[in-house]
Amino acid sequence: MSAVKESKLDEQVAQRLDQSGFRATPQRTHVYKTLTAKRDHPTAEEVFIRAKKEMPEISMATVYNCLDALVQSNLVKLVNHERGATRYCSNMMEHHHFYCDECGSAFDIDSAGAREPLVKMPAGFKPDRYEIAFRGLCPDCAGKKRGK
Amino acid sequence: MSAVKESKLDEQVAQRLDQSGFRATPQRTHVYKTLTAKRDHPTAEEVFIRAKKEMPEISMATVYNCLDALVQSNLVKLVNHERGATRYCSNMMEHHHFYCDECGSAFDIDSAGAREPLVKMPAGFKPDRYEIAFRGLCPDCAGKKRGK
DNA sequence: GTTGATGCAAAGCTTTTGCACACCG
DNA sequence: CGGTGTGCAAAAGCTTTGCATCAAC
Repeated sequence: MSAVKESKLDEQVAQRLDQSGFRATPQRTHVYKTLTAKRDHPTAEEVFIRAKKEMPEISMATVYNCLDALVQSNLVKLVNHERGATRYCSNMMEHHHFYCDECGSAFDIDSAGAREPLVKMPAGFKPDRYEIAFRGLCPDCAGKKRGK
Repeated sequence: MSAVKESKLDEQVAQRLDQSGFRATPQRTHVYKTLTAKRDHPTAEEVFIRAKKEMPEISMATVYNCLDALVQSNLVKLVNHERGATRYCSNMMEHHHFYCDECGSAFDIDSAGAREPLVKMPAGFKPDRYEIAFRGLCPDCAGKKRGK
């Protein structure tokens, strides 16, 4: 990763935050980077732990504040699919999620080339985006079940 | 329960619970009925409050236990879309959800006659169901925004 | 200076757990 | 009996809030 690319990313994040009425603080961009560094779906606490490695003075309250700001700026999505702490996802590319019934893991499913879902919307609703949650067995668990 | 004739619904619920290895207790069927009585997406606490009206001795822990059993028996779905308490939905007919960005309400969107979503699943995943979450403005909020 | 953000600690809300008792098989 | 479920209370987990301080506009 080059310094040039990084600053470009920073700029974009800053711009998005600004557009939504938030200041682009070091904490906010750092939380965003923490989230993008790994393609998983961490809880606020996991983000906090990771973020602290590079920014030891950051607090939990700030992580929540940052995540809120990032979600409202459409830089990060909530991905709750079961009880327990809210999870966050920084992959804003068009994609969906697959939740394994067996192990509970969440996977990103690319939606490139997918057809728009055809669902009749009742009058008056103005949808501007959608996300599909698939459920079933992930490759690992499907293998284990078959193996038995 | 008693030997008195149970309703057809009760029987079906009992059967589903049994199939999943749960006993069909009065609390479980009552929580299920409480949930089906109104077509909304209450939190566990809201379910508790409603359930207590007819069954004053029921406890919060039991409501959680019942909801768990119902979810595992596929009689009830979790519908989390924002931070805060988990919400539950007993409408298991094929349908999707619409979440309003403005007021945060969740609406059921009928999916009758909808086309299967066409998304390329990576090798090995065995999906058996899916749900689409739409986001945007509900009729009320869309109206107010236009009005301004 | 005014407003917004941070860090800390405390409070608040949501969910789970341990335990004694009751019930079903 | 043995195991499951319930109700209660306490604990644990997750998130928000109040406040003093600091930084940005």
